[in-house]
Amino acid sequence: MLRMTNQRDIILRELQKSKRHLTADELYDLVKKVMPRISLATVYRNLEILSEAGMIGKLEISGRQKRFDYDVSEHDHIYCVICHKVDNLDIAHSGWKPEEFGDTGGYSITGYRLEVLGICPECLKKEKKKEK
Amino acid sequence: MLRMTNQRDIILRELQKSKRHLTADELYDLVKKVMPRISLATVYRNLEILSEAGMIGKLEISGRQKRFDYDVSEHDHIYCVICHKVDNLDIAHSGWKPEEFGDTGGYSITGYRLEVLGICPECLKKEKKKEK
DNA sequence: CTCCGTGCAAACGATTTGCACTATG
DNA sequence: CATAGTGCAAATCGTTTGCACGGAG
Repeated sequence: MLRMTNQRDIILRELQKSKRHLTADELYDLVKKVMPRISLATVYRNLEILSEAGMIGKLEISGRQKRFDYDVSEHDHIYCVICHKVDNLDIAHSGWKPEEFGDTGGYSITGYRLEVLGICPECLKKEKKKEK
Repeated sequence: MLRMTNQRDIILRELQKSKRHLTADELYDLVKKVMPRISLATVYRNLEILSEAGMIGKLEISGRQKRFDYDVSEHDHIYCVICHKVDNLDIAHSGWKPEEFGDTGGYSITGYRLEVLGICPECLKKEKKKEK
């Protein structure tokens, strides 16, 4: 069963405190400030275990590093194509149920992933500056 | 400008012939049968170039290897959570336009990616056998 | 002939793993 | 005190890159 070790506890707490969607190494940097001798492997291992246990979410954004989500409730994500930041998307994408996908070529549907792509406010600002 | 080399031509042709969503190394194996001395790097380079040129599609399925699409027309994908095969999803997800995502926290929307997850017919069959 | 493209091997970034040690329950 | 978890370094996986050579335009 799940032992609540010091490192596991700190990893979980730091992720929740950040209120962001961090990559393993970003979180590693944060956690090191509290527990300098922790190893990156431990961070990876625990993020995997915590997400398996449903205590955090795992975000597999297309073709990039995994990110981990402090918010376990169901929601989609938007991410910035420039800085790769990820944010929660709160809007309801009005009632998508597996059954609504119609003919799926014999697949049994288990879920879906919606990723909205865009440019975040910060990067929009920077883009405008460049134009000048 | 784009030189049509022998390797480029074969890579493109083999992908189209396969009618599947292949990874670079799957395609490499196919192409090697026709041109044994081709290198994996060349396959990667050309897939990148061909997708840039809009002659094939690039699929960045969450957290996995990239796959390349013989079909350039706009469509979403479904993929098998067991064998990781990817198929086209032809159904219209009725009129999604960037503007319809509502409040996006100041992001300027550039697109979205919809991935439906499921179990493919082949894997469903295998699962049933296991149950016995 | 001029470069773009190639093959090869080495480099790379993200993640995982084998191992001997440590500490939780 | 059993065994899950740790730190470290090395391994792995997918992908990219530097370089000298080769071939398309």
